[in-house]
Amino acid sequence: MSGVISNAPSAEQPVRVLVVEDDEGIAWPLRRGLSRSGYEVQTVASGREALEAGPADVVLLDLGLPDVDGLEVCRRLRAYSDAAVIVVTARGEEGDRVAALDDGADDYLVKPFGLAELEARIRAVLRRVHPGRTHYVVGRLTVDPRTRRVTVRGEEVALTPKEFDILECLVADPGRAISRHELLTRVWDENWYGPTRVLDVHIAALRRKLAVDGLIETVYGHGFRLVPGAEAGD
Amino acid sequence: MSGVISNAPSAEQPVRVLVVEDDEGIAWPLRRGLSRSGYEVQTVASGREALEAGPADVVLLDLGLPDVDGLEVCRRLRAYSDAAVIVVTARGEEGDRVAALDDGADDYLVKPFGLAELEARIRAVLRRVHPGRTHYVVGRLTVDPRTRRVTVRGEEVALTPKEFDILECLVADPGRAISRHELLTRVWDENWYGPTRVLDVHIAALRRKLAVDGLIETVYGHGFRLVPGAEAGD
DNA sequence: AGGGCAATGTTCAGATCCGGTAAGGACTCG
DNA sequence: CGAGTCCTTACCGGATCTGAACATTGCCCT
Repeated sequence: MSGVISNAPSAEQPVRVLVVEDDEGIAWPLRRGLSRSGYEVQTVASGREALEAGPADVVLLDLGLPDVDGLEVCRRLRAYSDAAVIVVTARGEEGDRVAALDDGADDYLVKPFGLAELEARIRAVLRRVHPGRTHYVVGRLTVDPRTRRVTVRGEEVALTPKEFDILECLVADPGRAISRHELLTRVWDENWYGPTRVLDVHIAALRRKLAVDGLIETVYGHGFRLVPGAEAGD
Repeated sequence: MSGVISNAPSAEQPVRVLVVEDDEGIAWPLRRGLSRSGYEVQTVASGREALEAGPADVVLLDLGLPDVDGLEVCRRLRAYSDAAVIVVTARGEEGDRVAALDDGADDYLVKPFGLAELEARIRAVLRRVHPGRTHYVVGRLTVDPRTRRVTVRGEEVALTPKEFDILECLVADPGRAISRHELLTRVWDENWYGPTRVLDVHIAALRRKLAVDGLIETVYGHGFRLVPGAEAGD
């Protein structure tokens, strides 16, 4: 559960999937399967609704819609959204595939298909759409060096620069005992010497702000360690 | 639709395709067809050669290779290259597809397939790998580096050169906390040194002109960040 | 088990750093 | 010459850091 997570749906940043499908017999199992895998699923049954729906990361688009032409939906989505579009349809002629892919679809899947493959294709396109969505996840703590944001139990916690840098050192290698010296040289100056009480002050601030019991452990005589399996008691 | 973005190969920047295929009967027509469409094609017949080949934009990878396992090739390519990988194989079981896609493949095409579809899929993955994006859209803010125009809520906002450059840095990677140093070196001189109040002056001007509450956030002690989900209160 | 000692936790106030803002002057370009 | 742009300086309020003093904890030795 620890380490870098890339593009897997998580509680903090769920991947939003918009299913555009008018056949209940297909939409329902899709919704059910994707939800179980942690995706946040919204289902609509027409092209008009699809274009009015909220923002999504992935759009599963059936081409045989009652109102608007499927390819038209695809083009319009592209005009204002970066969402990945996976066309999911029964029509599998090569001409149809080429037309859809050239109208902005990222992938084209012919029914019937397996849920496992669909999810694998979703992961594949998300790798390209959100290339840098890599942050650290340790239990209910997330640390994103890109945005320099930290959340605990889904809520953002405001950290000062030093606090963030220290936490980043710890979370980059969960469980490893990191020495005081390493922390001081990495967060402060390359060559640090002298009193080190300042580190304890910041560690205390971190513990108070994160408020996760036992998350940051003291390794007596050495340094500190981030505990992957710490509870988040609130 | 904001201009159909064309990733068609051009004479100036030909798209380099690496075909990894040991069956001459397939490799040869592929090479011929892709070359005719303007791609720069290199063909190799083994996994080892594939890993030693020059840089490519797209790799067409047959999984049934004589030496190394195809998926191993895929993983290793991913380790050092951003090239799009399209697996092209005769084995079409769902398990194979999922495995390949999760090992870094961008697409999976089962033989036999048409050249038109292959090229459409190449264009589709290239759209994501080399986003030929002409302008940035973040919420109700648009930034067009080509024309150097900026609009907020549909209305154009006049920015000075420096203001535009700063905004371009921010909008190019929405949400990322960009350090003062990076902004100063990218907008001003490559090696900037000294007081930095000038940056704050321009940031203030940007905030005033864009007039979107919370769009440009200060990351205390670090730099600034453009918030993708900022409201546009008008 | 208990005492000694060093390491760590806590608290807090002063020092320092940082960012927002305003004003003035230099510079460019038409 | 005038408008617009850019840079510098200065000041202020607030956030943050830091060192010190004191309290507590954990280790080790007798």
